[in-house]
Amino acid sequence: MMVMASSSDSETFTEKARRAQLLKAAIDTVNEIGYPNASLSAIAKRAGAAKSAITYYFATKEALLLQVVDHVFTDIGNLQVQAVAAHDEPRARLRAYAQSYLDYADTHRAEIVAGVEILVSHRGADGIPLYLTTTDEDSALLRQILSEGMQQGLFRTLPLHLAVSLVESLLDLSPTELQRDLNADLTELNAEIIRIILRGLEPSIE
Amino acid sequence: MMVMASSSDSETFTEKARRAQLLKAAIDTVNEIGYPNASLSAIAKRAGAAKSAITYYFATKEALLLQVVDHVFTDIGNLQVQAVAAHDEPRARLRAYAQSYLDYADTHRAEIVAGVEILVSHRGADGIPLYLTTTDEDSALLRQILSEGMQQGLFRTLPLHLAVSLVESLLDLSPTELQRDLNADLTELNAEIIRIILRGLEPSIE
DNA sequence: CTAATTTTAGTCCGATCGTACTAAATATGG
DNA sequence: CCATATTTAGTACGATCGGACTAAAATTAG
Repeated sequence: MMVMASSSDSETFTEKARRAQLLKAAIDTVNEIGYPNASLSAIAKRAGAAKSAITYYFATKEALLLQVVDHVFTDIGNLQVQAVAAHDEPRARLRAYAQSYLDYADTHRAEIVAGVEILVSHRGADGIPLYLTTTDEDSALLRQILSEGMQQGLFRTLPLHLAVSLVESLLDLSPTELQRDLNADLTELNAEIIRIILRGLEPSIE
Repeated sequence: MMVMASSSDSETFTEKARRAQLLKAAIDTVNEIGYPNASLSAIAKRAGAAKSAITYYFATKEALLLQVVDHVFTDIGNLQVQAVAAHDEPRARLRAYAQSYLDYADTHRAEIVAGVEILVSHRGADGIPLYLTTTDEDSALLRQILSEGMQQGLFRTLPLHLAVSLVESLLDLSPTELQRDLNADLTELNAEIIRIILRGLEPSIE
């Protein structure tokens, strides 16, 4: 049980370090053997800890994996908000949105691969896929950029949910490539992804 | 044990029907509860058969799932070869290539979702992802279309493997949408996918 | 109709799953 | 330093996994 607030510093330190270590072990395990094979035992072994260490800090295995997803996409979302805010023009904002995502993928390879794989593969007890529980809030920034660009005639007009899907799926190309080869060079690929996104949204020639 | 060839008709009939039934049960199970949860018991229950029926017709669970992948992508490949052969011009050939894939996705929803999910999620005993064992032969047709188009100046020049990845990932958008909602209307989406593919490969304006 | 073969359902097996539990070890606070 | 709380490793448990096995049922061939 937690003690008084004054002593929470040290235990918070220990607890945070342990949680981070276990999160990292989960990420590395999913990367190496894949989500379906990432058992508690495998994760614990990689962390150099006992299985009970995981259940002590995380209520269930599911909670641990969802924490990975939350951690990864919260980080990305923050980077995107910051990057987009530096621009006014919709095309520049969209470019910043995509670039920050692809930069994160390039610099946090294990995280993005594990995050995407868990997000795609995990299903709740009811069998409902995890990504179905995604809220509209998650894509709010992208939708705002796209709809603003369409209103200004900078992007061609197409159903917003389609534009969102197209952009997101093109961005996921980078994590997919990393899934094949964690050491892949993403330079050219990321540049092409951005090029295709912007080109695909250009207004039609009249 | 198999008897002489003259009688192989009837037993081949029974065996083929059973195999098809089990393949369909595997596909439906992966669709409903996802690859990680698709156990032999779950597949057998859905087929209305005993577990042993599966191991009788398929050496292992893995063999059954690989058979699903093989069946789906062999079918698609045949459709694509046929569709592409009807055209000479690279852009028309690329359009036919994409259209036949998307048509298959639209008309064989459970198959494409299960095929893609198994292909992406399955790992061999050594932990090696299934799609890493993909041969160059699988994308030979697409690469031929793209390189021919580039030579003729109809597509802009970019590394072939990048162009292949971009096209394939855009085509996978349709199965991904079906994974979210098996009853989704793909009409608009599929049209946009083809539009983005062709637009993204247009030569740059000089 | 009978003998041989194919196919079936059901049982059993060792292994591993996620997690609950226990008790020792460690760290903390007064 | 002692009492208290936190964290640890290790064990145990019921459930389920993929697969081996068996014997009855169904089908086929002569």
